[in-house]
Amino acid sequence: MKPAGAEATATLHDVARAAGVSIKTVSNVINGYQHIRPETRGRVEAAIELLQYKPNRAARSLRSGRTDMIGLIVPDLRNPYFAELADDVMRAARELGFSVLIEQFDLDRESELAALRDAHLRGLDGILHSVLTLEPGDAALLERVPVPMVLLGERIFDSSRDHVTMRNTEGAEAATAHLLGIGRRRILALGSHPDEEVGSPGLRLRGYADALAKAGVALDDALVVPVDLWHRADGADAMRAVLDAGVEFDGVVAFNDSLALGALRVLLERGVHVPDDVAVIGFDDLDETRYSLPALSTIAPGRSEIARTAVELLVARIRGTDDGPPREIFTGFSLVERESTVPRR
Amino acid sequence: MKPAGAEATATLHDVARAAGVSIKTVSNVINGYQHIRPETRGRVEAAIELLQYKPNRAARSLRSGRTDMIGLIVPDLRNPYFAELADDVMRAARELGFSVLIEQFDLDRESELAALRDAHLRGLDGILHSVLTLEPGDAALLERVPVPMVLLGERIFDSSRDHVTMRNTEGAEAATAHLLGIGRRRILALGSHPDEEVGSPGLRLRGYADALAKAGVALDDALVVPVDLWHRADGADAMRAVLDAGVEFDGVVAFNDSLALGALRVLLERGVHVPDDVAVIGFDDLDETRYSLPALSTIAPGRSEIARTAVELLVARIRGTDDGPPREIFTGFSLVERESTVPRR
DNA sequence: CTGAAAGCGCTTACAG
DNA sequence: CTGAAAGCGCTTACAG
Repeated sequence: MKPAGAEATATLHDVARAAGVSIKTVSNVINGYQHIRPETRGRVEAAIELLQYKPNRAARSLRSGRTDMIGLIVPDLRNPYFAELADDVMRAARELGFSVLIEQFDLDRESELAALRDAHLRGLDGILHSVLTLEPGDAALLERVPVPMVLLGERIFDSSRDHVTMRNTEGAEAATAHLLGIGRRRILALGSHPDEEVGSPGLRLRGYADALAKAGVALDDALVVPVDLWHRADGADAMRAVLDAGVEFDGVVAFNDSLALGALRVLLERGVHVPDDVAVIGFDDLDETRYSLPALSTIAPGRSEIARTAVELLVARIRGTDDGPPREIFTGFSLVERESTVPRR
Repeated sequence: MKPAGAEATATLHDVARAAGVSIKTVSNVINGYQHIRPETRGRVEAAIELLQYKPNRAARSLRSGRTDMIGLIVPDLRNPYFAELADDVMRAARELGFSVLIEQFDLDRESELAALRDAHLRGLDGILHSVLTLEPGDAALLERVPVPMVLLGERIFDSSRDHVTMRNTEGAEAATAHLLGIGRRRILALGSHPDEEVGSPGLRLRGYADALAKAGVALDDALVVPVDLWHRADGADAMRAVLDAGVEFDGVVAFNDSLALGALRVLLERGVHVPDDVAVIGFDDLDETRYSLPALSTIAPGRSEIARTAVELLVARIRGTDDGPPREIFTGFSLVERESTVPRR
């Protein structure tokens, strides 16, 4: 029995018969092989058009071992950072002829490992994985993934895998130095993860500390505010707690934009003027930061550059045009100055 | 030559040999066929585990004609509405054993048509298409798509395709009635598309007009504000223009949340108090509306219900468990009352 | 420049 | 309950 829906579909054989050539010749035309007589090519193309022939992807994949599909493993798309990243990845992939299969995971470790485990069962040519909870001990697991893989996000361990990330420490340092530069001295670091040094919270905290040290400002532990999840509600809650505790501060370096936006909301609610009383800077350059009140200054991590670089590297691995040792690529960042750090007085 | 990467991969034959059975029996075990002797099943499972056998998806697809993959065609994921929809669709699909291949299109017609044309070339079992610019004249094109398809979004034409949508007109009517209920009489309708009646702008404008009519309030054309794109910046621009023109109003029904959030920003910037001076309500219930200042009242379209309903219908079409006539399903909505419509005075 | 043929790894009637 | 065999629609050495 033919599979359902296959009744009307023309195959390579049908085209070959209609054009009076062998299926090899049809295949050559489809795949852009050079040395074909123009007249033959014309006959084949006419037959393809006539029969509305579309190559069967499953057959092509089975034979060639390739699917022209890459996986993107990310935490949930409700988080605008990852939605924007997914957009950038899909655009970059499309230019290189690849589709993107997105696999979400929840914020726990188990779910991230499960996504990784499942992904390569889906018949993908390669995987982009935006690392969240993986730890140094997981390096062995990563090496077992049987397809090319590029890790996105923080350099959380030495692994034999390719890695594309931004300079987190330098970014946080620049953000902090920016606030110091407009005269702020009691700057909150919003979003630390105590005891976690390898991920972006630890790297960004280090940048914060570095900037203070260079400016000769002592680090006050009361100003380092741990926030577990980096969603807007968490930033709002943390800011409320800080204000209720009576902590004095005149600046905020939030470790991502969502935290900053949540904090911003609470500051306005409590009548604290931003940026005059408290200057606020975030991290990520979400589309949305341009439209908050006030518009949020932030560190732009070059997300589309990260996406493009990562996709190009992955495709080079898939095609075998790059078989060098694992690469670790750092992308540039920039400080975007908006209203939240430009005091009027 | 074997395809690259296939060297170490065990096949059905390897498993069958290791378990001392035929490949048919292995296939039966994998696909959960009932009548297998427990002992045989045990031997096969042990061999699968031993050889780390993973079924080859391309081969399975080629033979069965199914890919267990559905396509989701949406405008860009930078728009939080579609990012949240994609999240919901992926969760619903996963529960039914399907992966989701997302295809974005830009906001123009050509791009939407191209996405639709390409999607079914990707070897998908079915397609969810979130309609944006398609017109009644495109019905014929839609009918030519050779796989099951469910349309999401507005009922913009009668087609022979399945359709899942919310009650746009009733939603906008409820939003408008809510503002009338708190005593507002000069209510802006933000986001109309003049001369376009079949899409959500037209349906929502009708709901606005219906509510006014029921309350005996005359519709003032000066209060109907056309906005082409429904992004935050467009809402901000439109609100600035309205204020600059000196239009008097005490309420805003924005046709989506992004427009509302952009308008909100400008109102606050200009010192207009929300909700005391102007009450604002949006449409979509984006995650973000809970955290704006003030928190935004909105119409919740039941996005996860839409996603689940659409995925279930599509899967029923794919599996042939539903071969009835095209369905048109309307999902429920609810009005979420937050700070932007609860005046303090 | 083109053809005939093998085979990618499965699922599925068909037999027994 | 299990086996032997055909065949899904391509791509790719191999020949000529």
